[in-house]
Amino acid sequence: MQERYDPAAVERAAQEYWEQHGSFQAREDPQRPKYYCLSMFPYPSGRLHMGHVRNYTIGDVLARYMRMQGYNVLQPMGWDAFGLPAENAAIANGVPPATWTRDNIGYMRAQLRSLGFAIDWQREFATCDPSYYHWNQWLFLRMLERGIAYKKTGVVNWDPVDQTVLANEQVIDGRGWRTGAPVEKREIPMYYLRITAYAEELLGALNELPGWPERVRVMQQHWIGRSEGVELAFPYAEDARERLGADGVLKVFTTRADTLFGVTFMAVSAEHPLALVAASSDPSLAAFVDECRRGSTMEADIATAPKRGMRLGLHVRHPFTGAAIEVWVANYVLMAYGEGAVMGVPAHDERDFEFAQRHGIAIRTVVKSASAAYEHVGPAWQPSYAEPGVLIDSGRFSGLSSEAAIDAIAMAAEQQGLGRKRLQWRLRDWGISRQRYWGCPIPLIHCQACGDVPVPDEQLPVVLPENLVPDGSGNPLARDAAFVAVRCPRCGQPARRETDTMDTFVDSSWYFLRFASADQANAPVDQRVRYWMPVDQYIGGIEHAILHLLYSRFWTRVMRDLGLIDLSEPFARLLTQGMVLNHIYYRAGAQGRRQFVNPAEVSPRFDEHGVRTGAVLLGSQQPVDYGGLGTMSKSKNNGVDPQTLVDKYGADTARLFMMFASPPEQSLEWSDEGVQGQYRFLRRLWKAVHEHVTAPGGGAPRPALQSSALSAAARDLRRIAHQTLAKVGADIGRRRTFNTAIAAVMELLNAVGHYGEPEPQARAVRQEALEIAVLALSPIVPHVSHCLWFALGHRSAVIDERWREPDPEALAQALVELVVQVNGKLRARLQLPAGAQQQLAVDAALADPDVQRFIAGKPLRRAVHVPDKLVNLVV
RNA sequence: GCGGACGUGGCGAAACCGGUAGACGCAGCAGACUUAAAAUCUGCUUCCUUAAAAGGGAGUGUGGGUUCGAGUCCCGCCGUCCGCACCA
Repeated sequence: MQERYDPAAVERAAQEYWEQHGSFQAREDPQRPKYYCLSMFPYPSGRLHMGHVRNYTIGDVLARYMRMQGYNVLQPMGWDAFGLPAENAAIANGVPPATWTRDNIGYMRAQLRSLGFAIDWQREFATCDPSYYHWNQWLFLRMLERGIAYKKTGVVNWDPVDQTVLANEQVIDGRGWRTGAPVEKREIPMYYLRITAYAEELLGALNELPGWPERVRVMQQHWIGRSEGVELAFPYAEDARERLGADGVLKVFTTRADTLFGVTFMAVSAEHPLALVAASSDPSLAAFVDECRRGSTMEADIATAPKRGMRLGLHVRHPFTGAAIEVWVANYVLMAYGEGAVMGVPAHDERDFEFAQRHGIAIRTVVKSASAAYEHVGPAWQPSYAEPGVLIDSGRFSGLSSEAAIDAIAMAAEQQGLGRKRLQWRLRDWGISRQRYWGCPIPLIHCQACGDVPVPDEQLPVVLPENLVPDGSGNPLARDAAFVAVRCPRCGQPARRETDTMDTFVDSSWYFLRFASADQANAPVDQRVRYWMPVDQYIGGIEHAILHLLYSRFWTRVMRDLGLIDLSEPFARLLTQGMVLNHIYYRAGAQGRRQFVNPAEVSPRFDEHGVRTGAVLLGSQQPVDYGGLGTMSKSKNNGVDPQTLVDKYGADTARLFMMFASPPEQSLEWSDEGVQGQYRFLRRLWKAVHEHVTAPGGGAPRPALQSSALSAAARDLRRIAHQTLAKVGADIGRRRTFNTAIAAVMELLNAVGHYGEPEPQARAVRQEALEIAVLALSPIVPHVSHCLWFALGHRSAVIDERWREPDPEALAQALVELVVQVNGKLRARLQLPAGAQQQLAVDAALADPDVQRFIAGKPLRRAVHVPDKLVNLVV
């Protein structure tokens, strides 16, 4: 055994062993329980970042631990390889996205291997492989057949300079992020997936996901957004009938039908047909409608914008009283929710109140608080009353509670054919068309005679040409004659291939299923998914709480309904890991713009309390300002390249630091000193084993332990070792608190260091303690554990070792420490035999001189005894 | 605005079911080794009181409450972070 810990040599040796023995290959084995451990696959952006290292280390620790528990573990890896950054890199460097992407995959794969993750690389694939996206296309066509996929014209962000659609995130202050050109809203035909058909199921099943974090479930619940309410129809008055047709009605959706008699205006969205008709003959109205439609896309702005509006010059009639009600167009009404129109009840809705105030519209109170705390909306400054209560001034419904009134009004409206109860969802159908090159082609052909014709299955996949280089203007696919020109599969005439590609979220919506049968060439999945699915533990960033995780739940159900699989929920347990943070330093640059300085280039400065105040540049000693902690990012220049960490300290130190610095769900603060501390620990562990095996007699075979004849110190060390085993098992397996698991092993190693008994069995006791330390750490620092395990005299690798159960005999304690409190304050500690009865414990406590001092002769009123733990004497 | 989470030493954190607050690590201080430094090892390290020790007191954002006992449970307030954001 080497005397010095040499991470590079250790890691090379361990990785070679795993490689030669095919240690990570997962094979279906119905005789053994399976464990599918999956970390979200990466986008091949170039190099791994710390977030990746954290994500994959968490997964790897769990995978290796469960393997030691006897599970047949699958931990695969793939690449979310389609997407915009590849196109941007292509524009910048003139390289085809395919080349850039595959180069990045090669580099990042090597990085993942160097970190020693127990990944079954035989199942690897990238979503840009035709053998994968073939099945995106095939599944899309099945959805089209069933009406789950459909075509509709929808509104998108359009950059007029680049001639392309922009994602919402690429629109900054209403302008394209690359061109700076004002973004237009365009109506473009797109393909949609009917996720709303699954809304009820997706919502209800959230309750059956106890292994998911509460907050992710709450976020999805809110996103799906189920509302129970009433759809009401307001018949057109004469002016509207003249312009729009005799039998027309204005429909609205409301959750507060009980406030129907408080309606004093109607408001429609700027995209509502009524607004468009009215605007067609009124230039000022047309200008307003246009302004609203072009309005800011920033969500926060929308919420705080003043409630503006204009009269349409049209009226509708109240369904019950027949009174004429003026129709307005208002900027706060959303076309995409409900009917794109609302009934305005200023007395009982904050937004309607604000609007009415601004435009001098009447406010009519029709609900009062049942507790009579609220009487009346009188003066203009009084806010609206939005709570349920008892109806007043509401015709035959007066006196009813809000709840009863909603039912009664819905029923009455239904009898007149002017309404019904219904559900409204916030969730919208998922538009998957992207006017982008680097994505999965949508398998359709547009024929003048036959219309939109699906590509026949036997012609799949529609292969994306990989040699195109986008130049930033539009989709190069659309200009690629070889791709576009095609014959109609139905009539054989020249036709045009669809050049839109699929949203990359499609690619990631079922990749976890494909891992179970990655080599299946004739179907998207096969019988093997029955064995591996569901994913037992999924690990990834909270940023995917809604989109990716909701789409995957939807897609899994679609595949279920297509008869391909027989499960609904893909991820049994979900762990959302926290962000990786680092300090931010900057200098004031030109025009007050901050120039961010990488923390590696500065030496921090602290005040007398040790609080970080700033720093100086390493070379020039010039001062830089401190900007607090923030997520590692390019823009703040506070990233740390994992590769430099691995090169300097090795993969095990990188893994150990990531797991030790904080529990996995919390954010993790980067610390160079912390990394060194973990490196120090591994060196100490190495040294402890080295000293043990090179000590006199250390070369002998592994010593056997006779537990019957041990000194007190030896029994203490044994107890600590077995307690550590129990604690680490619970912390990794149940609590997922890797930081406390590591701390426990550190305590054990400290105890080994302090154990210096010269007794005959010392070597056996120390051997056992070190074995437990190495075994317990092996999921976290697998390389160093691999070598130390052999060094401790084992002939088989630690990776194939089973987790050990703590020895009850070692855990048993003859004497326990009992804490004595007087009036709840700690006053003494006693050594008592384990299992002492209350009487014995209290008597012992009362006999203690320290305790007597605090009782000071006062009568004992009560004694609380917690066996083997504590006595509290109340005087 | 609505919803959720959180608030513990100089710092990251621990305390799992209401029972010893601060495990473990970082930083710091002292000592050993060394010509010296680094590395390593040993010890100390919440605050106040004290020359020091012993001893005592205080202490988990803040004010109350429940309890023999509260970092943990309940109520109010302050603050931080995250998510959603005109969803009728």
